[in-house]
Amino acid sequence: MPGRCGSQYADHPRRICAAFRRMTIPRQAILDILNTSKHHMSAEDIYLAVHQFYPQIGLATVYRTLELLTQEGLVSRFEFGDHKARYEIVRSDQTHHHHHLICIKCGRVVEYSDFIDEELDLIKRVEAGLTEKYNFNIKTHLIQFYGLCGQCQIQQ
Amino acid sequence: MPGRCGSQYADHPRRICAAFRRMTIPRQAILDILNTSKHHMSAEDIYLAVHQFYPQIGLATVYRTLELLTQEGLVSRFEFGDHKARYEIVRSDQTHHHHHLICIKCGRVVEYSDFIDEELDLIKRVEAGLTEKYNFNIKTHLIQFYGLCGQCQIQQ
DNA sequence: CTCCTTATTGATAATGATTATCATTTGCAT
DNA sequence: ATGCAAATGATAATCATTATCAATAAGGAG
Ligand SMILES: [Mn+2]
Ligand SMILES: [Mn+2]
Ligand SMILES: [Zn+2]
Ligand SMILES: [Zn+2]
Repeated sequence: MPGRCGSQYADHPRRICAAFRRMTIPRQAILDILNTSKHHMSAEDIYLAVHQFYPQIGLATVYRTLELLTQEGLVSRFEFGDHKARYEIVRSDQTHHHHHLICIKCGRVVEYSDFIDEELDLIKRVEAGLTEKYNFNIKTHLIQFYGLCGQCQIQQ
Repeated sequence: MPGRCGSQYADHPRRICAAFRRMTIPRQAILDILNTSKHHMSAEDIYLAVHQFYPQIGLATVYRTLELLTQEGLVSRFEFGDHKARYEIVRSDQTHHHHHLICIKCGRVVEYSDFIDEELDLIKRVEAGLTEKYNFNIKTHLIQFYGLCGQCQIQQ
């Protein structure tokens, strides 16, 4: 089934090759889970999901793979307030770009992509300005809003 | 020296009273350090700074106090990438509002307030839209840019 | 000022997500 | 098919943060 590195990952074959020198069963399994499951999975969520198909894959490998994918920009790592990183695959399709709205009481996370165009437009301009002034080569940005969700506003 | 709760903290006396039911030496010391020291201190940085004046104050108290101040919005907690929270006092003076630019290689953190007006203007509009659509009562936002600083661009 | 309640503290143990270690396995270029 | 470096899995170690709990002290009532 493998073939050459990343060949079955039509979305990112080249970048997967850059991230991985070798394509292995564990890496394929982890990529599959990331591609098919819901967003915002913790390392352990991913480990458990992978574990159903390949019980021998270890948690350390999950962490190592996520680290590589994050470095390479194929995966985004988020921190929503419980000291536990969450991961989601980055679609090459730019229409999936979104930011997060986080309830500071119950931890609920809402993805929004309303206003995203406006936001990205401003971000692009700010990035250009910051690059010039501070000589930073900017790779990514993080925008999150924090507040109380509807439920948590009611409960005092 | 104490007087009544928060009396000597001209900046936020009312909010400090809301955060603290009792004003104590450790809390005064921690507030003093936050007000006078540089930004982006870790809990341990603050502990060590406080320790020079009051060696008996414990690290747990520093964490507890920072938690309270953060809840009350008097202090902002940031996560810059080394799994270690950083804290900075929130000035009531809005002119100190700033965002952060973080080097993903060496960890350097740059504060910028260029473009801040434009950013805050957009943020305000986005907040209004999100409040309406998702029924969130938004309290704070987080905007960070990640990339390579000048130094780290050179070193390969 | 003294007393009393209870918020707060300091010392310390526990937690838990993440990282390091290392012997073994395996992808894959030759 | 072979050899070697990359990758793995089991497990121990790390370390920032949180929980525990007996002792202390802030500050309101009298
Ligand atoms: Mn998301
Ligand atoms: Mn800052
Ligand atoms: Zn909520
Ligand atoms: Zn750098």
